[in-house]
Amino acid sequence: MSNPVGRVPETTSYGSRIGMTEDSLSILEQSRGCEDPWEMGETKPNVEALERGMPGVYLSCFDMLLTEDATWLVKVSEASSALALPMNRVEPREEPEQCPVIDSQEQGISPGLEGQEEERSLEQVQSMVVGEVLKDIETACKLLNITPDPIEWNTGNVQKWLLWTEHLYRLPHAGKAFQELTGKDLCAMSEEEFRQRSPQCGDTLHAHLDIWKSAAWMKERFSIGETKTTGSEELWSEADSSCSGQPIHLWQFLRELLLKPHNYGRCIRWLNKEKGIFKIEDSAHVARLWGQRKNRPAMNYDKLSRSIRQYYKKGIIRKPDVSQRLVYQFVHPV
DNA sequence: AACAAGGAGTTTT
DNA sequence: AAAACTCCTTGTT
Repeated sequence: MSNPVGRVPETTSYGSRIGMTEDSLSILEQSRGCEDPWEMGETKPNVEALERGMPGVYLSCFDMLLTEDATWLVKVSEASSALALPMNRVEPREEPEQCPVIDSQEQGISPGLEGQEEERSLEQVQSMVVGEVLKDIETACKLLNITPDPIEWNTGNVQKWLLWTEHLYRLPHAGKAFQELTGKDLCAMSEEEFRQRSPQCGDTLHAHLDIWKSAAWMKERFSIGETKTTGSEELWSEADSSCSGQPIHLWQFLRELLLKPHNYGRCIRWLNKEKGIFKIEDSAHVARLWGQRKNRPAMNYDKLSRSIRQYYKKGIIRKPDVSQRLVYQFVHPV
């Protein structure tokens, strides 16, 4: 009944959207319904567990981090649970929260709101896991002198990556089976094709390539999406209304969510950021978040949307020219 | 059933 | 007093 994540959208509409490959679409069906094994009491991810390759842990979490399209990972979670894969080998871990993405609404926590707390620690876990993965990839790229995006690899890069991955996870050598393949070729290959070339570890390699692919995808999406020239710091400070004394307004809150697609991309996202058009993907979830923020347990989308409608005549939010369900538009986009 | 648009009274800050 | 909250009616997708 009670699921630890607090939100497992049953919607099947994910995926028929933006840049999904056919492959990832085909995997989509299996993507939902993986349990979330984190214990929410903890604020830190259990790195040891990750390193020992606790089945399913790492990737089902990773899956939640991605906004919508990157469903390759789910497939991966099966593959990787089969053979315990260690993560984070590359360097000692001593960095608790360097990730700017984490969360910024720590100001107005009224005690007694476990749900809120829960939601936040989940975000932190998510952000940290993603941060770790991205960092590991970055490190590997530096060492190997290759780009993070597999699609750009030439045959030499592919061989380097193979060697690296084999070494990292103590796999038998399979480089030969993948000779003369470019990164592009590699990315186009199914898990089955991987297995054909390397029966022993094709699935593992395919799984790891998927991680790289999703990392590259996220990187690209988040960097063009919101970081124009800014690094990433004042992005939050400006957008974060938790530090500005007065009670937060609904439109501000919505903006906050929209600025953190890695945390909330599943329940609210931009359709057109320039025009300020956004879509609420999971109305119940957004309403719950709003209720938590305002300490209104009885909040629902019916009431939330009524408040949004009050913005119509105030000229803060309106319906877009072509009215669509659950789609609104900021009158003054930033 | 879920969303949309508003009216109208109440509550919170 | 402003801004939401709440409840409700009517109409649409």
